[in-house]
Amino acid sequence: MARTTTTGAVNRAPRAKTRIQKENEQRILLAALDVFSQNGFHGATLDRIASAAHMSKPNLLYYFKSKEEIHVALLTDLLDVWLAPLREISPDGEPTAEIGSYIRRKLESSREFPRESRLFANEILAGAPHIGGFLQSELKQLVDEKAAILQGWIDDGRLAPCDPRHLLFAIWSTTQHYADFSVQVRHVLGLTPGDVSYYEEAARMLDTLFLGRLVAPGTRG
Amino acid sequence: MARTTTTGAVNRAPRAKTRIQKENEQRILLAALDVFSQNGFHGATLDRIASAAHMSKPNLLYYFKSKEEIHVALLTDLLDVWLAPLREISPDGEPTAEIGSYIRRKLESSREFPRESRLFANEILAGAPHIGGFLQSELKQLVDEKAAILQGWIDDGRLAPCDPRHLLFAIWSTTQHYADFSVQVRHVLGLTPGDVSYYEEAARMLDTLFLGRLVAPGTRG
DNA sequence: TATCATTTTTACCGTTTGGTCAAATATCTT
DNA sequence: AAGATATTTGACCAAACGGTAAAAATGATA
Repeated sequence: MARTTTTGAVNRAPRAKTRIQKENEQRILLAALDVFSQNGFHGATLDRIASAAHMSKPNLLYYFKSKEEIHVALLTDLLDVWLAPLREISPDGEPTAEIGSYIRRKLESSREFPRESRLFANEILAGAPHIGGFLQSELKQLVDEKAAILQGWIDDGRLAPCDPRHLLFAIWSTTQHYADFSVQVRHVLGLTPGDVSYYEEAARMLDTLFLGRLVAPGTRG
Repeated sequence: MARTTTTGAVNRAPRAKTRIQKENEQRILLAALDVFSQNGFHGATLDRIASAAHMSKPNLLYYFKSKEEIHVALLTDLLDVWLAPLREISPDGEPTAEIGSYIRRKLESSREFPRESRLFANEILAGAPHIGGFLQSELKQLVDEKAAILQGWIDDGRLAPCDPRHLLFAIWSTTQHYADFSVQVRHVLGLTPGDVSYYEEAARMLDTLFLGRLVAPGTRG
């Protein structure tokens, strides 16, 4: 006797999500993003997440079986956001325009999703215990694909000879730095805690760095 | 009755450190560096640190009063290492040479002290609860000083117009990335866990990026 | 070797943590 | 309204946690 759901799946298929279920799962994930990104996986406690979600701990565990399940759910959602800017790089565009707009997308991503960025950074710092597989498969594959595009531009003489993967590393690190190390950035610049006004200057800097010539010519080698 | 110590301090001055004390404190700090850098402050436990130091937990707490005291001791030691490469930048050198060797020193620092780098990254990610003061005072002051040097080079037309502080951010982020995100770097490059052979190519990339022209001229604006 | 300070260990404590359970309550469907 | 299902809660638990007390063992010193 196959029990059919609204999604058309058969047998043992999970019930369709109720309104309350969808709402509460979202509430929990939002609260957990706050807590995990501020304190890391181990620094976060279920009590704090539950409290931030205005919910009792047992109720929270009714929606997610464990702390780790919440964490994995957050990371999984994150990965799409993480890959999106990279996917857009097209082999048909001009190198300058493609790289420039990729940098702008990544920087915008840092400004818009600093908590997600810190969550990701925490995971990598800890040795990527949950998303190691993603890094080795999806990410590596996409990087290989896009690196080939960059290599094509190098071969055409439209991009300086360099390892395309390391060029991507440089873009990732410089853009994410403004989210992950924002506290240090603000302290060094003498800004107040919430201030994110440095993103404008950051954009100019990265433009100069990646698209312009930084040091004056003629003094090397 | 002023009790005098070998260091010449008077009254209530702590006894000079014994051989065993010096040895064990070093053992503990070394073990703690491993544990803290891999798991972050909250992920690290006194039991694991003690175990890594081949020592019982109460014995460990005989040398450091609390978990936080160990953490602070590690961070304090770290800060000198962190500032050292920056201090060396001289206003008398050529911009290219000075920036180039600074990058090399920072990159070398990442390769040689990846655990220290990750410890620092963890602390900043957590909002710099222990070294916020350092960032605002010593670091800011040193950055101001060195930024003035870079600004001088810009005014002389020997360096592209840019915010010197953001240039330093770019150097910090790109070089530290290879320590802090080494897991991701290795996964993307398809290397085995311990492999750090990417540092050579990284040095070339950063050389091209900061000292050479990355994209071909003539296609912008 | 006797004495004293230092170091190490054993046993323990209170709290916090992730997680469970059964009962109570609210919501949905008929 | 009634019954079934979904949701919420309070009470609870075992393990892990940071840390303590006091005695035992070791090392230095005279």
